[in-house]
Amino acid sequence: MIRVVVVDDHPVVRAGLRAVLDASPEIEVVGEAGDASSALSTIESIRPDVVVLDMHLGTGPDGIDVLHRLQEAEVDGAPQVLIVTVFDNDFDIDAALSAGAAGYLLKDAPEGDLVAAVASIAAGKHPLDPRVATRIAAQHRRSDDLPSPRELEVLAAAADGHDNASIARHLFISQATVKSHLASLFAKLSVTSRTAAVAEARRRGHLR
Amino acid sequence: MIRVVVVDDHPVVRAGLRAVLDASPEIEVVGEAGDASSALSTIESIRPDVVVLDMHLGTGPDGIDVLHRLQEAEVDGAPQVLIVTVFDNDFDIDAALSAGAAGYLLKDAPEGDLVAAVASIAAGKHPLDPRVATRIAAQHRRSDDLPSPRELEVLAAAADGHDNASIARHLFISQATVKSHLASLFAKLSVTSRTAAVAEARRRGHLR
DNA sequence: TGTGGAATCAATCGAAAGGATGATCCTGGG
DNA sequence: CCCAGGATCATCCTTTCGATTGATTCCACA
Repeated sequence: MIRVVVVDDHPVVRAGLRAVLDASPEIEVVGEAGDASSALSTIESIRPDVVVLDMHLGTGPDGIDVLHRLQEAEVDGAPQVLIVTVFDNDFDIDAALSAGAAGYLLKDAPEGDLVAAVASIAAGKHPLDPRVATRIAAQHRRSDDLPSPRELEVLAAAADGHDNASIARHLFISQATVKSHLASLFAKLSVTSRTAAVAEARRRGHLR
Repeated sequence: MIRVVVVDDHPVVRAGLRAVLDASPEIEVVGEAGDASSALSTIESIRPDVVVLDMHLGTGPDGIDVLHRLQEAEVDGAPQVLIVTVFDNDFDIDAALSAGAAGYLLKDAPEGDLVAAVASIAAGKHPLDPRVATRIAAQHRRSDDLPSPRELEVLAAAADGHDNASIARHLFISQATVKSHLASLFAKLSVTSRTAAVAEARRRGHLR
């Protein structure tokens, strides 16, 4: 019997996850939580085999924070974590996988995929949603065109409406450097303006 | 007994809605659909009292399209529609309510709210999520500051990365008019750049 | 019926952004 | 050990943007 805790801020989604998972004879939902702090305490007291974790938990600490805490605290019998989310952007995928998630599933996946993913995680495997796998493959294929972390910092500030001067102050660099990063970004994204860059980066999943 | 059809593109969310609603003695889920076309055929054949409808149905026609079709076709015994969505922006709320939705609930509402909303719709009332009601009230309170439809067209084009010249061509107006609309927007949104305007409009829910 | 707001356009001017080019420093991988 | 690429900065020049001011038309609402 695979003991599972589900974490999602939407009560209806929790009910759905519970219903789908409990319908499987080998899986038992033994707890649930709607926010980060109660998730951590629930996981600590129940010690499930698998945690089904939503990336976005409304206000406050996010699913990714729960994941980080679990990695820090529980060196011993840490549960495996399956991320289930509606977001398929680079940001969240990278964050989740580098934070040690065992699997990543998109929320519109069929019910069977969810059960299969939980089972295969319990079996020590690392299931990825096909679409996520595709995205990662695509990333590696054309990794030359990927914006650097610093470039994305500049772009994020630009996306918040700051001009070059304030971006420069914010990042403790000169305006010339800001322009340099933006020019590099424009080339990588095949655009000619900051606005288009923001739109394109959002489309490609580089920005939230 | 209130007969309900649930429409959502996420199988897990459908399961959750079904579980929550079926747990209520006065409600019976008699059908479900995962996309617009099957939703319409299901509703037509089953003739439920209430349709619980998600706004975003993945690719293809959206929840709002289903709503429009229902309003057009079924003049006689049209079911009441409760919109259940994660989006609380002006766009979707306005579209849903003006398309004749009987109620609007956000997906992170507690389970009890969902049951109560379905029941009150069946009783002929029009339940609105408190946060939605707040937003509408706020809209009416400071309706002076609301961007005009034309201004939002310009802003949407700007958000897509077009410069003033191409926006002008796109909307068949002069660059002067584009600038005029943008200046008016900046004043209404209390910003000083197009980028900040896009960010702020998105924050306020004027843009998707 | 007139008043205000939306939508349209024009001219001008300073500020910001973007393009081009080149330079330095550092780090990691071949 | 060398070299590519990231991060940093500078200068010069052109284009675009934003602010200002002011005008016209049209429609709705009081």
